Amino acid sequence: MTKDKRYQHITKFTVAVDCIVFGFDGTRLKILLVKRGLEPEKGKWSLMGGFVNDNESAETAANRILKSLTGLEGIYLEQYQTFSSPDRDPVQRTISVAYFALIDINKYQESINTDFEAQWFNIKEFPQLIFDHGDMVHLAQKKLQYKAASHTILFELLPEKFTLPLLQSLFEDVFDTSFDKGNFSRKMLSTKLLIKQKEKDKSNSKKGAFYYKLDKKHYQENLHKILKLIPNPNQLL
Amino acid sequence: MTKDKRYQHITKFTVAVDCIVFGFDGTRLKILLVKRGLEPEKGKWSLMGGFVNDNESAETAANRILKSLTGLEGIYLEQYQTFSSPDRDPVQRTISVAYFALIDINKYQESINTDFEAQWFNIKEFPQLIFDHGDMVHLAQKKLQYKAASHTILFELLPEKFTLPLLQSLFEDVFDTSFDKGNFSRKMLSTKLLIKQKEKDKSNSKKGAFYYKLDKKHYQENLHKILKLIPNPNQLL
DNA sequence: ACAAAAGTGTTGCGCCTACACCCATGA
DNA sequence: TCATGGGTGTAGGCGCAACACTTTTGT
Repeated sequence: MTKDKRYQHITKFTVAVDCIVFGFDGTRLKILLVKRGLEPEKGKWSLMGGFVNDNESAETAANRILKSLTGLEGIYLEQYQTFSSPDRDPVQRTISVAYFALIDINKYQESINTDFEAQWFNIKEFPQLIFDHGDMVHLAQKKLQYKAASHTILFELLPEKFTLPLLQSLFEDVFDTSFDKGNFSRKMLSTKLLIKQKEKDKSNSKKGAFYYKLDKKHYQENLHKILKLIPNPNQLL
Repeated sequence: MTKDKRYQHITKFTVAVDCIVFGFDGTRLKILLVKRGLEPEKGKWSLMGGFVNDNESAETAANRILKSLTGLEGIYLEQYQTFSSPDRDPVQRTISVAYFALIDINKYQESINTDFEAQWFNIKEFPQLIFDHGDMVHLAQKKLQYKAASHTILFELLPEKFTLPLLQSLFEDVFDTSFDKGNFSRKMLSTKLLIKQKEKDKSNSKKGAFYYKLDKKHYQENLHKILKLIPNPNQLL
């Protein structure tokens, strides 16, 4: 029963990649869904996905697929689970490697590919999806919370310049809670990851809130570190 | 470029499952490796693995494979990454879904299947492995640390009755550090997960250390919760 | 009696939360 | 000048790490 004996008569499977693309519109955490163009399940919403080609890894396939949809390269991408239930795709047995992606929704707007009839949905109110894509989204949301509770990945969702109140509203929506603004501000600034800009955003208040940029260098160096960004990370996962 | 158009001419792949089986012998964290019986790479060490069959999920396959090796069912199993580099298996393009498993090394001793020439190795000193199995082990170790820093999964490695000093030495080996025994004891007991037994283990000291059992009910209820078990979880992952 | 490991007590520091307060500015 | 959101200051408490101390018992 070692591998070699069985190389001859083993089943082969089609292998797909599905991407949960997260974005943030300034108020709500969103996911990007596409409309299926063909049967079966024509007209229904699904995740952006595709098949893994002959000479590429799942990671490469995911990047290729995301580029074809958004025009963007170098997107933050994290493999989080492989779905392999025998009956998950009724047309053909398919194994799917699921990724979640974090993109700046504004960059996406510029380079959108209209072929896919893509649309943003609030993570809390997305429509019914084909196959097991609904499960994939729910798990992706949990994994995002889990990782973001201790790593600084949520910056990937923000534009180059952003204010602390905007950052806070992002965290509040991702974790479905609210934070004390003073404590939130101090905690974020203590990471030394933010560089204060001269300009303010006055669209939300008379006083205006300072813009910040990410300290890219410091950010890259600290990606692997774990910070206590969330007060009570219990009950995540 | 939607899925359906391409259902016809997509490549299929063999899909494997590979298991990193962790055990704890009372002193060191170990992994279980098997000796390859056939070419290529005959005689080299590898992870326990096998192919996913027609009508089973990767999870089912992993459980089946682990049972064939250890005789055990209901083993703690966690999918942590899928490896899909095109050239990872030189014989045939194969995608592998990797799992790590946690077992009580004593239970294993009772029911070992000798067909596989399996052997335990210290996690820090395992031999060269075939394909990308070395990478798989390193990543599994990181994921184990990451998860165990906040979840109570390491109990899966212990026998039914265990002492606090034994538990501590397990944590110390997993995280490659040392803990203050007083603080460690308090932290563990504060979880309310341990039930003190009447007997002591006197093999390591004159005074003897009390045995504890897991409060299974409380344990199951709290599996999803996150505790701060490790003082400085920085630099994990 | 003493050595050696198990287990308990205690203290002080640091962080974090809660909440009060000040600031800037458009209307 | 007042309303509104941005931002700062601070006090209390809790948790945790460090380390001293007590307990137990085989030799």
